[in-house]
Order: sequence, then structure tokens, then C-alpha cells
Amino acid sequence: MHENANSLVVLDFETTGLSPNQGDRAIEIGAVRIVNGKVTDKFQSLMNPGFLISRFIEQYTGISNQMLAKVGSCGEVMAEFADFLGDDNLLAHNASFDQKFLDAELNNIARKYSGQFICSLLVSRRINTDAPNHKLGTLIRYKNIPSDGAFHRALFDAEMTAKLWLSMLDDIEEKINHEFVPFSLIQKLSKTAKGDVNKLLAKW
DNA sequence: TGCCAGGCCCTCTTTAGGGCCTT
Repeated sequence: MHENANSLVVLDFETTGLSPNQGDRAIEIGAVRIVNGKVTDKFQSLMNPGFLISRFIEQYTGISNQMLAKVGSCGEVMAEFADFLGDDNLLAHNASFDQKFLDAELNNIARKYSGQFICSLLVSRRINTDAPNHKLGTLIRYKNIPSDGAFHRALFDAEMTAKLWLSMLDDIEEKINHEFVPFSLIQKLSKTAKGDVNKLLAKW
């Protein structure tokens, strides 16, 4: 773990379905790097999964088979992403989903990463207790974060997740009356029962 | 043939079920 590293990569995958164990693959990755509370770098690429994607996924993402026919393979793109990621920790909205695709795609090319994941969905459930639900689009509206792009494209969703995250970090900083929120506190918070969240933050 | 994700989290809970999230 990189307790003192203040560099975090926020990522989002578009995929052919919900489960790499069922043969699903990534078709797009988008990511932004946050350093000291500012977005400093970004990464975006379509990737060809090696088979035709369903009509449902074409409509859901706006990514067509025609678009994917012209782009590099998952292996080529994921190797570039592994270089971009380096040793940074990672954040995603519903991280268990993106983590299983990252693990599967990097495993396919025998690459590894050393960072740890945190999940903006788990943190939101503990911080935004009045939100109508915890979908990414809903939380962006709930936090009054301006957005003028298409959800369900990887870079846009990663950028929105990054903005949501910085907004939630502000809220946590206010609660703990401290300007720096350690990575370990986020990890602890993500596992704390909802009713004990205020207790955890109060004693920090 | 028919089935097919899975982790989190709440509750009418732990010998379980079902909604929420992600594509």
C-alpha cells in the first residue's frame, strides 16, 4: 500500500457484459490521475475484444462493432494502461466490477499492478446518506456537479467519478476537521457499518 | 436442456432472501 502517495488513478471500463468469468471482455478504458486534489493526466482507449459485441452493449455504450474493428487488441491497450498506472492506487465507482476486469485483462498479458482499490460507491453509501440512490449519474446530480458529456463512455465516467470523489473528500475533510484524508482512513471507512461512520470520523 | 456475476448490505438475519450497483 502507498499510504503517503497522494497520486490516485480513477478508472472506468466499458465491457461486453458483466463478468469476465463468463467470457466478457473490456472494450474501452478511461482513467484520470489525481495528484494533490487535481486531475493531472488522463488515459482513454477503445480496444478490440476479438468478437462482435451485442446490440445491447452497442446501444448502452454508443460503442459500435464498426468502431472496434479499427482499434488495437485488449492486450495492446492494457499493456499501455499498465505503464500509465504504474504503482498508483486505484479508485472506481463499484470498484469490484472494474477490479475483476482489470485483473482478468492484465492476467491475460501477464502484467500485474501493486496499487490497492478503493470504491466511491461504498464510500458514498456511508457519506451521502440522503442521496436517492448511489448510481454515478444520480450522485453527480445530487452533488450539483456540472456534467455535459455522455455517461457510459469510459473517460467521461472516470472524469465524473473523479469529480464526485473530490467532492466527497471535501465532505470527509470537513467532518474530520483535517486537510489530509489518509488512504487507510478511506479503506477503514469503506468497511465500517453505516451507524458507526460518525464515530470513526469523530475520533480521527 | 437449462442454467449462467458477484460483492455489499439490509432485514421479517446468520440453517436466507433480495435489492443495489457495475456492463
